[in-house]
Amino acid sequence: MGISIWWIRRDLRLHDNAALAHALNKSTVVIPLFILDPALLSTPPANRDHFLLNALRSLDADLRKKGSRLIVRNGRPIDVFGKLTDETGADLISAEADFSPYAKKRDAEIGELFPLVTLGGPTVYPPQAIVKTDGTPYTIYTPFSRAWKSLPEPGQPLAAPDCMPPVPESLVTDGIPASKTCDGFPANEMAARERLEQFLSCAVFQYKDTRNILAQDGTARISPYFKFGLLSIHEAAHRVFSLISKTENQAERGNRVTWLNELIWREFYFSILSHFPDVTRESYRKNLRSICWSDDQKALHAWQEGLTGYPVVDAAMRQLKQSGWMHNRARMISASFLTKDLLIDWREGEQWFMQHLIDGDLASNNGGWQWTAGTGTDAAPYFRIFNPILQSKKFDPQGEYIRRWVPELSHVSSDDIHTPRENPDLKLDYPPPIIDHSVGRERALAAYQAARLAYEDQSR
DNA sequence: TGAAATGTTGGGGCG
DNA sequence: ACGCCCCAACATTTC
Repeated sequence: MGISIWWIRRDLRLHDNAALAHALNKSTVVIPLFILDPALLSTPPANRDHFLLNALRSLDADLRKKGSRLIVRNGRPIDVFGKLTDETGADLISAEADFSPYAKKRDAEIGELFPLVTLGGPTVYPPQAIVKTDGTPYTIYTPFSRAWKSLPEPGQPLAAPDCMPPVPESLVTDGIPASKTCDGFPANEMAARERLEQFLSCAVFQYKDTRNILAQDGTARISPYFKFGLLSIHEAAHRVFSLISKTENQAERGNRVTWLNELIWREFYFSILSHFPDVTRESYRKNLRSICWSDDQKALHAWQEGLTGYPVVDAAMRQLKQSGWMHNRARMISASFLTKDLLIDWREGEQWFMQHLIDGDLASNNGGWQWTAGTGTDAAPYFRIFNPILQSKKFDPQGEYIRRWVPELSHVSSDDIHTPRENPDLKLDYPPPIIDHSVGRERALAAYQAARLAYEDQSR
């Protein structure tokens, strides 16, 4: 029995952790290690970095209760392991698998030089497990989800260890940098687990009806916990599966299946990123790669700051900037507005969201943006353009969401709140619409059409 | 996991 | 009673 390093990457939890269980199983000494890898951290720190740092602090506290400690190191993983394996004599590095382009490359390099074992992963099933019979990946969601659901149900989650072997005090050198807290998202494993239970025992019953209502917390608000693995996706899937199989009532069942489908969208985008890593740079659809995007910096800035003159878009963008999170429906509305109404490159939006979302995940974020832009796999058709005013009336009928995030409009009545500028009697400290929707719509249709035609001509 | 434009239908007002 | 028009309501097509 030797010494192992539990290399924590995006599995900041003690429950249902295959990499931790493997390390404990193989070794008498287990060193929990997190590497602050400059390649994965923004300067200045993005909101998700703050969430991560908070979660690390809380993981350290949880580890202390078990008799262990969290070891933190700064630097490139390859350099850190060079020193640390000498220092400790570790003969095993156990880690949760990861499938992002960077993670795959990193782990391949580490695996060449060190005894790295990877297990589990940030998805229920690894991307290579869900492919068509000819071995090629699915690019359409529905058949993907059918294949996903046909796999054996996830089994019982692993328990958290009762206690852990102590870590030599001399290894505790680098500290965890200071970070700000994230409102509404306490960064600890207990909170993550409670949130899942709370949601599955209550809100999920109304999920289908309430998940799109902007002013209501009808969604699980659980994505940051999956992003950093404070909650095991495997355990969550197991919980919802067993609830579905126990549920007789069709409506209740439907609500839970709807939520499960959202988890499968997440799995779908992980699979897409794993099989088509170029989606991070380019539109997936070749015929939409030459769209002539607008480089209107003023418009981009107005969108980022929530000053477009479209109340629902501005509420969404301010929610993002102020709280580090955005309602899913609001993400679609604001993304459609950027890519279609303003005809600004989806990559600008992708980057902005990554900088501000505490749940910012390359796979889901890229997938969502390419879906909205119409450039992705199984994306919304390019001509499906949201009308921000209709979306606003439909999903925030009383304007509660708008008033919450756009205080300048707090005195405006529900009749006027979606289009305040249309009432000339209102005294407003609020900008007029940055663009007329029908004008923006026509411009986007023309630009997308032009790209498609150019592609057809060139490939003929 | 749209929306706009266009087409069709049918009831009612009205000459 | 009848045809005509208007237009809401719904359906289909198109972007």
